[in-house]
Amino acid sequence: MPKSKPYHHGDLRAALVSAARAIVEASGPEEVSLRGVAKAAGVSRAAPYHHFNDKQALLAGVAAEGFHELAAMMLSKVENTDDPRTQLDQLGHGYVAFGLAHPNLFRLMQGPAFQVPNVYPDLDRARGASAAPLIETVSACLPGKSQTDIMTACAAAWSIVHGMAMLAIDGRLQSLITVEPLGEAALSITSQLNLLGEDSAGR
Amino acid sequence: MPKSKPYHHGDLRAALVSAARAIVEASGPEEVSLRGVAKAAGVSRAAPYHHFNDKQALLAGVAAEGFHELAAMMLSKVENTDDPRTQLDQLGHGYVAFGLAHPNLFRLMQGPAFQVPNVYPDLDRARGASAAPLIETVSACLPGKSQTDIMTACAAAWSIVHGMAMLAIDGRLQSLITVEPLGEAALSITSQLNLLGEDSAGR
DNA sequence: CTCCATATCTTGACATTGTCAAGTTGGAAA
DNA sequence: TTTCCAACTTGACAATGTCAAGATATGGAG
Repeated sequence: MPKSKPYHHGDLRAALVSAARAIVEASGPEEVSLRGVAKAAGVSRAAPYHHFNDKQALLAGVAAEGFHELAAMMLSKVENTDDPRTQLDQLGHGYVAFGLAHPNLFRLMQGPAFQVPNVYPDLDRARGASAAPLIETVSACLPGKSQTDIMTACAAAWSIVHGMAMLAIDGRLQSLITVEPLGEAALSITSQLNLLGEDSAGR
Repeated sequence: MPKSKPYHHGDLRAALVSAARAIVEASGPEEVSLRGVAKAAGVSRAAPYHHFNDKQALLAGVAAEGFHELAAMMLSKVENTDDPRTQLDQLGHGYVAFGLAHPNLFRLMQGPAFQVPNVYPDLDRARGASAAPLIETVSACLPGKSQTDIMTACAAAWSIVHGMAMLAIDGRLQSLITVEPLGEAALSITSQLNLLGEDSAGR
């Protein structure tokens, strides 16, 4: 349901999000100024305030768009197999790949301001949609396990791909491993988990 | 080597870092304004520019202090044992505990601007000092392994604790697991790694 | 078709902030 | 004591987020 027909501009709300995203991706979230976005969209300073409560709300719109695309990227990688284990790898792969493909957008999405629930409902939905596949797939990986174990595994899997994405984006893994430049994480979740886990059976 | 004797103020440089850190920890990095820091230190707007090139440099000083304390926190947890495996757990424990104990400071330290090398030498040293124990301990955990394997394990271990710290700080793990409120991560690295790794021997 | 209510957009204005330039001050070295 | 320079101050400016008041056009009511 389109909440309002275009009046003067064609669809200013979308144009503002698009312009803001372009600046985010090109120069990082800090470089976004409401005035700059407005100018890029061809409108005047205060125009955005008729579509967003403030600058944060506009950026939240950009972040929500990012989460939708993150979910799409992850799901697209899962379609090729039915093995939950492989699917989990692919989900993580997609997570890191998205981060490396859109580092500045990813950083914006992970900003602390956008993790607080019940502030931007659209953002909440998009964020939730990007997390749902993980829980489902981990559950499929651990049949018969307790809910606690499953949730713990979710936390571990999410943590490792999240940390890897963040560290890789900032180039902090370069001295340790080589991560393919454009979205190809060199490590899969399970191989990472095995490497340290394989000889610790006695613990 | 104290680079300069105090002139008018007692030791303005330290006072500024301290004041800035207080604001960071209390309200987050975004709330730091040079003018506010200067006022808190009892000096005038432009005074900080005689000790720091710009606002970023001041925040880099705060971040460097944070990395030193992060290293100290991690190392303090390692003194009790000689088992490399346990030490690795404890290092990760310290990493997450520091993040949860100083969330806003930790966020500042992990900001993208402070990961670029050769901009703030003090920061580089502090950051490096906080990373060194990890590499050493992982090496001790995997005797006889190739350098590549060791570095890969470092990346995996770092990724998981970094991701967990970041996610936990933002409260994003709360729906999955319970992390003790003040610095007690509920999960150890190896237990996390084992959980998913234990039944994947065939892969 | 006319007219009005309302969403849309604009201009003017203000406080906050980072930063620089020019001036002051005070301690230390000569 | 005199001189010098680091430490600090005040004045100023541009950029920015945001609000208030006005202008405008669009879609519907009559």
